[in-house]
Amino acid sequence: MSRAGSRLGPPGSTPAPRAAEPNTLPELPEVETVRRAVERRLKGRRFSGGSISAVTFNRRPSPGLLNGLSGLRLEKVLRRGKYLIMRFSGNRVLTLHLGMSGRLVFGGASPHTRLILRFGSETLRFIDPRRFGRAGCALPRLGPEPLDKGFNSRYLYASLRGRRAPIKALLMDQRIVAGIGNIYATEALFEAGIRPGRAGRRLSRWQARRLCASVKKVLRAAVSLRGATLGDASYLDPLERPGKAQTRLKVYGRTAGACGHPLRDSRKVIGGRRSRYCPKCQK
DNA sequence: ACGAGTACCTGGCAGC
DNA sequence: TGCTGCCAGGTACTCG
Repeated sequence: MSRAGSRLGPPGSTPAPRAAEPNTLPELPEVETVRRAVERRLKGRRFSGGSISAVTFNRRPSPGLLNGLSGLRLEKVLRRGKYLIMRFSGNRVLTLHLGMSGRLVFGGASPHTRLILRFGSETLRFIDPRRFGRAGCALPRLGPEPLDKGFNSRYLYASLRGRRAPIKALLMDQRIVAGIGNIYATEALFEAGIRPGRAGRRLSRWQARRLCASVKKVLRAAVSLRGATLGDASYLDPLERPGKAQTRLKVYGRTAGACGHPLRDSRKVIGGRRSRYCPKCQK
């Protein structure tokens, strides 16, 4: 299957790129916003029961996932990359990944509810129409947090050494750095003036330093604006409020960059995804 | 180990 | 208006 096939015909016969409504999906800033909301509302409360719906995630959680949680106190809500970690007394944890369309919502109701967690009078629902989300009790191996000191230009440069894959695919590789997806990889590469298709090993030390700084800058700004919400099937926080970071996006979901130049979609699909960049500003 | 390709899923859209 | 089929995305899998 060639997704690009329909757009590679001769000019004139090529249909205009479909202006698919861009959506913002949960990446680090969105998950962090969810984390704060959940912790604020539920920290210290005791788990009083929950259920996994019959039609659940694409990757079914273990049926016993919630066994033994009843009566345990939610001590902390943590985030690692795009994963949310609910830590209970007795060293029990519940890990959640929102996937593409996953939302955690207080109260409410939805035909796409996959998981319900009750804390006394409070109810937290995991709603996920596309069923790409998941729930478990462990995390995969993940790279450093991009906002931690462990993610620095030296580390990034070393991680890219010898890698022929496009830099954008490497930025979105959760084992290299955790929490970056299509939106913030696109934004960080624009900010750093680097084309998404450039091979990882072709970045200079200076470019790695610039990219590292751009990643931090873009993510910090998005966290402070409580994530990005563009389009309908987009991210909302647990109180179903949109974020404001979309107002700062310079490339993602736009036809002209914040630089004023028309943007281009890379001919090659990177990491299975199409990629947009400014051919004038990104080298 | 690495890189490319693909399955998973469904709302929303273009094109007929 | 209604139908069909494409497309988006993150992760985990396979294959070479």
